[in-house]
Amino acid sequence: MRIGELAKATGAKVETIRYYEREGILPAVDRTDGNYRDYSASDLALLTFIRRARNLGFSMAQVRALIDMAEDGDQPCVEVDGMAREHIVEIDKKIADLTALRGELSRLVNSCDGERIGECLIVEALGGRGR
Amino acid sequence: MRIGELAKATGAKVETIRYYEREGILPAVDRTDGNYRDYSASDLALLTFIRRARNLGFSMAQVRALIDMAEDGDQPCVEVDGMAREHIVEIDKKIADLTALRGELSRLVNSCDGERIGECLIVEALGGRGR
DNA sequence: ATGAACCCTGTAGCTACTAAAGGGTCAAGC
DNA sequence: GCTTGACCCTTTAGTAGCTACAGGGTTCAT
Repeated sequence: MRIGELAKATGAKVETIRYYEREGILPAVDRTDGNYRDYSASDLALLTFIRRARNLGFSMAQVRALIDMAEDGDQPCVEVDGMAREHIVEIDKKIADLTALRGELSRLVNSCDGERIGECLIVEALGGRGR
Repeated sequence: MRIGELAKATGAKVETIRYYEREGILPAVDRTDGNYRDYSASDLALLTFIRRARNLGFSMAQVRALIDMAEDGDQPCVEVDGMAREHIVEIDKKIADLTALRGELSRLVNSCDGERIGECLIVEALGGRGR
């Protein structure tokens, strides 16, 4: 299949697929006579794997590691499990950070009475003169 | 004050301050005889404002807009309030996305029984063959 | 044979910094 | 007066993960 079909099938953009090839996360596949990339079903499976992992928030480096682990089907999957668990910890941290942020912002917005900027508590709080 | 003092006072790195100047978000201040940047109290206030807004997750473009608004103290602060509210909506969306992500990952991790990768449900789910 | 839709390479751009190379300035101490 | 070390300067390139051109070539239907 050509790169456009692969893109449609996986939801990745054509440019992204070429980028993945440059980065070595996807193999450099064979070309047709017209120099078009010619992808197989296993390439489709690999790219699907990559996109799902990326959509789950794994970094490229983590995806590389996951692929390496998955290549060897005889290894215990404890490491994969561990990576996923670590990733959950990271996500929890991000959620906590954002929640704290939301609280601060919400407090700011509630403190604002819609008057002139000169007295706006949001602006004051940002500038560090109030509060 | 010199750039290093300003950096210490605001928590920004020296390189970041120079970057802000290049970007035009901080003014290009006067120099000493030795060509050192010489910052005033109002520069300190502005950079404090910028850092706080950035720490609250506002983008550079949003910070620029906030500064423009704050410059004119006679304007009603409804717009500032609106930006903050919009920002809260964005944050809520991010939190929701991350929470959904966490749920999926957690489901995956719980489905894994620690056996060989060949049968690992995490790897299968990523590859799209299972589930 | 021509046009649209696809593909190719190579390069530059995006966010918001950060780091490093290769220098100049300033104050303290000898 | 000279050295040492901390600070400052500019310019350039790097980070993550793409995305968007520019300037071509290929394929296929009409």
